[in-house]
Amino acid sequence: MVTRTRFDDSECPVARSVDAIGDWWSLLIVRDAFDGSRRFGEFQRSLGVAKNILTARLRTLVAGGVLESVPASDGSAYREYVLTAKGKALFPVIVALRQWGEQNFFSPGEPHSELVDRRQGQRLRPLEVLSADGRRLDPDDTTVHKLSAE
Amino acid sequence: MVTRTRFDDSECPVARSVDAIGDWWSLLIVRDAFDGSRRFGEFQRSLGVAKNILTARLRTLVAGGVLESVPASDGSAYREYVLTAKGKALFPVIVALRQWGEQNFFSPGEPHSELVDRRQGQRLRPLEVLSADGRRLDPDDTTVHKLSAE
DNA sequence: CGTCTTGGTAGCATGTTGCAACCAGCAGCG
DNA sequence: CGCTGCTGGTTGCAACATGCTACCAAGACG
Repeated sequence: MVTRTRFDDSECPVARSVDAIGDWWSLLIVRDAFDGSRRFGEFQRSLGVAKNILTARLRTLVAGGVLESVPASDGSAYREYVLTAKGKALFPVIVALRQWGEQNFFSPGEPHSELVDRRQGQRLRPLEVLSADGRRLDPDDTTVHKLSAE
Repeated sequence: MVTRTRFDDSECPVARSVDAIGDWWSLLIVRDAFDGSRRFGEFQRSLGVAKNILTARLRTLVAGGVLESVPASDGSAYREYVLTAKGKALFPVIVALRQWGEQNFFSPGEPHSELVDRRQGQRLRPLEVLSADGRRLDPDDTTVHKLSAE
């Protein structure tokens, strides 16, 4: 059983996020959770992942506060896994990955699953990185400010 | 040498993105690339990753079109790894992970590296998921539209 | 040339993944 | 109750990936 941090680059928020999620499977579990999956079996069928791996990932996601294991929902005595507030906050991450994938790995017209606005059924606006005063920023417009102590 | 797709969930853009990046190290390599790293040694020192792993990851990132290996830059005969357009398009993904980490894994006041607007030195605005007509969307406001054929 | 740095490769121990088999606790049914 | 099937796991083992260390070849540099 490991709580060891793999990327001890711990002053970087990206590294901590990556560490908290655990691995790619965990990310896909979170994606499925956004899509409405809640039960062990749903995740398992949707992902095709081995059950022991799924067990371990669900456990670390629960331990990390991303998912929560709640007693029931349809009356049965089984458990369900639902996103916590912290888990829901991963929404922009999933959306960003989705948009990157759509733009780069599908030929125009090739069908793929789409994330749409529930109210209007329309596709989402592409994510934009904005400055504090609302300008659109490219990677080159930003810089990393490393602060150690003080 | 593997081109095998790990997550054959291939109709989902998230799965394809995840597959294209490869693993967490690759993501941190990309993060460092955004921060200005270009040379093998820079990545190696910054990440503390084993050199054979770094070699492999750089190679798959280049093969995947995220990085590009360019001949030089400071006159020496060595190579550098720079982000392609596709790689730069990962910017929102990195920013989203960074913001999630900042909000959830640092106690208030705890120092961490910051990504700032180069012009004004200010922190970025939190990413927002927006509908086509500009409303701010929560996860519950969206739904996944799975299209198979047609 | 001799030496240091850069950018790797090679070999091996160890850790993680994935498959398959097994199993316990409900559920439903007569 | 006893049988059967489904859900949600656990366990063992083989295969693969990771990471460490040592080594190495080709610049750079005087």
